[in-house]
Amino acid sequence: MAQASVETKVHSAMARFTSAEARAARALLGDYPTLGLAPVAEFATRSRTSAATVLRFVAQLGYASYPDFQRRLREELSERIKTPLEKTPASTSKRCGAFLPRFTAKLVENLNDTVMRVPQAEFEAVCALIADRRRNLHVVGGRFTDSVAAYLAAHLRIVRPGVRKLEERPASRADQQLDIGARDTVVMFDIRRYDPDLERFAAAARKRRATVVLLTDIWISPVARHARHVLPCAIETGSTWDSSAVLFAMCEAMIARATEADWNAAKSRIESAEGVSPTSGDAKSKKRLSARSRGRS
Amino acid sequence: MAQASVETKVHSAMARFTSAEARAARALLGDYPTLGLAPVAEFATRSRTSAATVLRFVAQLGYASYPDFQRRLREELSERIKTPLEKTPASTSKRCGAFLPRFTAKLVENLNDTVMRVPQAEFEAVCALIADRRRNLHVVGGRFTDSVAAYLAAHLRIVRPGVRKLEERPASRADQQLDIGARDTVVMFDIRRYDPDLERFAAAARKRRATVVLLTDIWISPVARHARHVLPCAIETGSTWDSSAVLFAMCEAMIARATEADWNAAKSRIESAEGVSPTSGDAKSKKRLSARSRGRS
DNA sequence: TCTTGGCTGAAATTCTCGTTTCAGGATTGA
DNA sequence: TCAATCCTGAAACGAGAATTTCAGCCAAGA
Repeated sequence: MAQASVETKVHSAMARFTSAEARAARALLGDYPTLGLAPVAEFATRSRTSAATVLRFVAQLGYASYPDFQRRLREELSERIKTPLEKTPASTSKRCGAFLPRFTAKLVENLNDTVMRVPQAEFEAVCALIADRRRNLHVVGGRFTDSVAAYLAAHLRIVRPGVRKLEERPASRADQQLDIGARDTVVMFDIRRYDPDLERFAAAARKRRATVVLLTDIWISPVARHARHVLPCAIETGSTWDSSAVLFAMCEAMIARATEADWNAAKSRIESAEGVSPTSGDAKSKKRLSARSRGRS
Repeated sequence: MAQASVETKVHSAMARFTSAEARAARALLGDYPTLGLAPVAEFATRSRTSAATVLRFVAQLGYASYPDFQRRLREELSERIKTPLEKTPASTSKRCGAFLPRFTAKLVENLNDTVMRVPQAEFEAVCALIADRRRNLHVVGGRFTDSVAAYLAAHLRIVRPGVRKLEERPASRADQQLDIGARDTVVMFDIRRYDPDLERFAAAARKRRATVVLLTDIWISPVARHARHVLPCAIETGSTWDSSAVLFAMCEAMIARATEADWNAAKSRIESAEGVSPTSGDAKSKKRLSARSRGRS
């Protein structure tokens, strides 16, 4: 590698840093590359360390001096600014690039496809349903979408009461469907290959007068027959696997929308949940695993 | 006027400049703002003037001193970097559009950010590790990333043997870490606010000579201290919640890559798994895991 | 041509900034 | 628990930065 970017170096050296150095590293990444272009004293203040620590941090990265480090930052900056338009990795590397950019480009395409496909009114209607606290909410996933369902349920549970994630195994779903009542909402996930069991489940839910929302692929799962709202997502990747990333993204959008829709109510719930959760953005490491080898020549 | 940008000031003062000053101005505009962040001497050389001229140029712009001028440049840079504005079909409606397109545009931005940040070699190294069947694989998620971890584990389990997803509760994780052996791989997820428990877990894993891979946000979880490989992901959405979508996408990319890397081996597994329920692979892998962990230290 | 006024950059000066040192404090291993 | 080791930041130090000075230079007008 001719020129590893400073940022890359920081990432790969992260493990070697002591806790004060890591604080400097994080501060730099948080305001990159600007903070590194400031004088040492300012860097130190803003990362709540000392000048000496910043110098050690820079040395650890392999630069001969602070000015040397800054020169590198400026060089990078020039390069980056020079090509502001062609920088989209999606466009540059679609045909022949590395795996990750290529794959990502496909996902972006899927996202755009999906956004075009889903009518705004439909999306808003679904969000409103999901945010409605008077309705209990049941979330059901298929074989490959179970974790996505879990993610949706986990977040909505923080925002509002009455959220339940149904178990994955079809056998236990049969029992659980007894809990579904009229005026409840059921969010289902089903992408190919479609699960016949889910269709039965959806039929039963509708019979109980629940409102069914379906997230599926663009070929539309048979569950749609029983659903009030359908959100079709693009899932193709060109590889062995279909992608659930768009379903996941859709869920995040729904969560965000539902939270924002009823902010005051959600806020207090979120805050009380925060209190329980572990806090420590800046946990100091209690361990020194090994002596660092410093001082090369 | 609140704060005229430096560039604007240069333009409007252009008439007042003497010829040497104008040379300095043109040089700055030609490599903006980088050249201004360099020391006076370098600015002078690269604009073929003298240090004194550069100082006069800066004074002419109305700045009290050269450092003062630089501070302004840095402030601008911070602001500007914050909105890199990649142009994507979805992002046309970023400002005022409907919720879903706006949200999606943000995710696309995050994806692009992340792809730029992650070195190709790092990604490939991680995929190779994950695909390596000689190593058992343990997957651990944090509070908000548990479902993402589950998704990764569920798919990898189809591709290869020896995959285990650890439970969410820290208490049970403590027991489970006993199964981690030397030459195992541990994939961890930790985004802010970071879970101090996960750092302890990572430290323990490393002590057992396992190789730790971390998926985190761009501010880098303290877990990184113990990790061999770190994949930093952009997670900001501008809303209440951080987004795990990029983590999810990264997982899909890893899954796709790992599958493709060892296609023949994966193929037969996938085919035989098609008919079988997803839970049945689990018993087998548990056996492998405990057998393995007794052997080495 | 000579003079004047002002621009320019080399060199001197000043002082800020980067660097090093060291002692106190924290952590680890015995 | 105690010693050994390592991390950390305050302060001293020295290098190199910004700034100022000034003599030379050029252009324009007499």
